[in-house]
Amino acid sequence: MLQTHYQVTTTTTSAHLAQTMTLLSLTNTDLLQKVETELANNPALELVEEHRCPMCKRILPPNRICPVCSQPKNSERDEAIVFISPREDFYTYSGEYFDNEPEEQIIYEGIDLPTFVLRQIATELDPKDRIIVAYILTNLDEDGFLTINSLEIARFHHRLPSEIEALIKRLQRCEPIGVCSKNPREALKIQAEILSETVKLPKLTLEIIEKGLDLISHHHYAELAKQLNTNPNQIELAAKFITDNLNPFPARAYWGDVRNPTEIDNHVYHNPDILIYHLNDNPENPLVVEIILPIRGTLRVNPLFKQAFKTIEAEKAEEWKGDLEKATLLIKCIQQRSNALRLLMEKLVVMQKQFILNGEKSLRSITRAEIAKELSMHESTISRAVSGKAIQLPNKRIVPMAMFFDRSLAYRSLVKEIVEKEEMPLSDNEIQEILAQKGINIARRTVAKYRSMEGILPAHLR
DNA sequence: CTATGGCACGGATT
DNA sequence: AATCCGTGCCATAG
Repeated sequence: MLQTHYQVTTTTTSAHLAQTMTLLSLTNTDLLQKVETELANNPALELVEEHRCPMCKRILPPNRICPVCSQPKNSERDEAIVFISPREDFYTYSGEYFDNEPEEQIIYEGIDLPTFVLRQIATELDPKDRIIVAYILTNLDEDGFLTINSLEIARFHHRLPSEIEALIKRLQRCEPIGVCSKNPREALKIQAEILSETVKLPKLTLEIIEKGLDLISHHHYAELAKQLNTNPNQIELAAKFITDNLNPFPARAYWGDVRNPTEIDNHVYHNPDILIYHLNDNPENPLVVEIILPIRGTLRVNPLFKQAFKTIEAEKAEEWKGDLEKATLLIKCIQQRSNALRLLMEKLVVMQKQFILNGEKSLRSITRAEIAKELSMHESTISRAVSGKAIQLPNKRIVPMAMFFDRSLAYRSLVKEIVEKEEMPLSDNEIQEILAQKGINIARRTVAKYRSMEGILPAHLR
């Protein structure tokens, strides 16, 4: 008797642990998907009606007030406000909410990329074009690239290819700029064109995008310079402009090393899982850390199902019991995931506050193990929580959460700064000496590595 | 001869 | 156990 009881408890807890683990490592995009399939398949699970904060329109759990809007004005607290925020539109490219009344018959659940784009131009479109635009938008891949060509669309809708092209052109000018392009090159081109209407592009920018993307991504500036009959400096200038201002994957978050997009690993990250910003975007205000929960409303076990379960006949009871357990388990695990993320972020904002405010130079090198120790969690828990997640910083840059644990980033940006300020091209050895004067002792070989990681040419080519 | 990049090794981190 | 990272050694280009 005692033994069976023991058996049962251990199996349930280990299942519980296993699921918490897997949920923890999921990004919001994946979690959303998981929850949606569970909702569809499990009658015991229920999504209760949403409660919106009247101020900011965030969806809140029932009977809760919005932690951000309700924050007292006299908040003299130094620490950041960290909270879990159930939001449907976790595609927060600009952080804006759209309150327009829903457009005609095309209704999407929640806000995803297609909806996000559609709402920008729906009102100014000819009604007969809306269907086509919606059709185009449903054929985007995860990076916002078009997976079908304009001819197919034209044939499908009995329209002229040129009309379709024109529509696509208009779509490409929507946020995220360059969406609906065929490939990174086209996306870059659009972005460059739009930018050129307000700023002056470096010479050859368009030519490089057209012909030299491969070479640029491998830093073969000299070779490209030869092809285009110019000098490497010109190329480098343009390359810097491209990497600083343009994004080859418009619908994807900035990720790792933009310069070698081919090497971005298989997980595709688009949306920030966590937002960090100043309250009301005023730098005077305290930091707010918003851990986004991509669920529209609150998940709970359906009380009707629970009631019905008591009166059900024995043969179905087995199946129902399973559903019931699965539902409670999922809810618990999601709570645990949120909780772990919250604890982690509370520590992380304090430790990396300087980095969040002042940029890469001020990144403290901390390890996941240290945090794990402080929170008395297992290292692997932290690892899972960090891996694959994206964070939006106050400057609107979306970076991998792993960046908070990058040991060399601070040094790398120092190297970059030194090179930018140099009068004569400094050799790696000289850079190493400058760093040594600042109390940073790293090997010459390492300086070289950092330099190339930052995409900076060797001294004799500068 | 100097500056730099490739390779590989060992220790740290995950 | 697997992976990442800093570093030393050596070849090569300039």
